[in-house]
Amino acid sequence: MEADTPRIEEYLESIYKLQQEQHPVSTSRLAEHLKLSAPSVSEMVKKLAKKDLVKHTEKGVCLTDEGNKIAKKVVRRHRLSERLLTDILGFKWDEVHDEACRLEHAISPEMEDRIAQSLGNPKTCPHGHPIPDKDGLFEKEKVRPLSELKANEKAIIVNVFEEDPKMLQYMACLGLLPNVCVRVEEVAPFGGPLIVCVSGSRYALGREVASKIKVK
Amino acid sequence: MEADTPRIEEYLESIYKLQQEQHPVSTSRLAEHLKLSAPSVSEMVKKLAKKDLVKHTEKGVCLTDEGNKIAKKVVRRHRLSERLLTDILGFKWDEVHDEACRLEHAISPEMEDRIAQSLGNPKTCPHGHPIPDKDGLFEKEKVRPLSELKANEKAIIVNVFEEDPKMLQYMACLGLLPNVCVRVEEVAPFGGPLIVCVSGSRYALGREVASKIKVK
DNA sequence: CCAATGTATTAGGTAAGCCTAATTATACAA
DNA sequence: TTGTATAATTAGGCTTACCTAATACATTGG
Repeated sequence: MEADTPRIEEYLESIYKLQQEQHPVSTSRLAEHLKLSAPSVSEMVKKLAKKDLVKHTEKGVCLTDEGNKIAKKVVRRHRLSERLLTDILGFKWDEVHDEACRLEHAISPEMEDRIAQSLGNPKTCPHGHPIPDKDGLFEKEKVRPLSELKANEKAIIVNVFEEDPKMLQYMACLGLLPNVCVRVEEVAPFGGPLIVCVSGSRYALGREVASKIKVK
Repeated sequence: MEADTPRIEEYLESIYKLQQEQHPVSTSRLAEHLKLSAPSVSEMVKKLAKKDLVKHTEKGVCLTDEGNKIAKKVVRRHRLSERLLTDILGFKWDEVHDEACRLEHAISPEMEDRIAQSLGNPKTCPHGHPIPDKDGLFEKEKVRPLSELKANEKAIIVNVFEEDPKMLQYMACLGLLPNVCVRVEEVAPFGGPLIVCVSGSRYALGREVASKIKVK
């Protein structure tokens, strides 16, 4: 079974991403992420369920195996597109998300293969998220949010759960990029900022931001 | 004014291409090229006319200045996509048309710029057709079909008016590519084949094929 | 346990783009 | 000029994917 339309791909991709936050995805959360009204999403979810791409329980929406397979295919194309944009066309990591959102629906399996090959089968997107292989397989790293580190703990940034260009620019500006080592100097109490040390410089980092940066 | 939808872009691009064959484009020709029914095209043409993107006369459809501008933008993105596919991703010239047809609607102006830049602002697509610059300008070569050459005439292939992969494969196989020199050895009468000499080899070439190869 | 709040769905509607079948307009040959 | 073929449009319908407003369903605090 195939995703009949780009919209279906888009929904499945969103559900896939949101599942990583919390398992059954609520209609409202999905609507928010897709920037659509709740009724529109409700309706589409029903269609997806009829196609056996999602299961719709009282708690929310889950991908079926079939839905998951398609979602991962889309995610693969999205992340390969991002790499194409950064590695070959010279985009910055904060500029690629929206572009990739369109490209992911325009790319044939052949082009997918060619991109992967031209880039040497990259394992992650520019934001550090894994690129599933053709069979949907990838290595899942055990990570925790930077915001959970204690003072004087050191860790390596794995990836960044953030799509907003402004935020990504800010992070890049501080050198908070995948594979970079961070050390937490101090953790202010009451949900206050973290003082972190990145490649020789010291920065105060809000909890909100820090929670989106996953480290190992 | 902008093309509101990918479909509108598609129509304008088709009209643009067909205009090069014969000036006012007929509904039926357009329908055939777009692989749609005549009534669908008829209806859409009315919409395009209302948006002042085409002029609809008794003779057929013509692009307005505005329509032409958008069409050339789409053509630019299409042809840059094709070059990206061949030059960077290693596709063959017969594999890129359909892929580019989808990419052309997914590419932002920024990506367009980046592709052009990464490729060194190429002047033509892999099939030899000019890539309009950002202002829609390009150099139009004076060409004639290979089929009009007389025996013993020599010429250089400029471009190829053909999208069918099978046909393009065939041409590539004979070495009939842009910038290649051909010599006509013999012209069979009554619309018969041409005997042409390409890089040392001699081939019999049907008129049909030869008429799609433009030379200077 | 009931009201207030928040979440989800139903009802009803719109716009874009496509279709087929029927009709009208054009054109050309007998 | 009239009949026939071809080209174009009108009429009427369909699907997808969205919307708002109204309703139903849950949940939780008082």
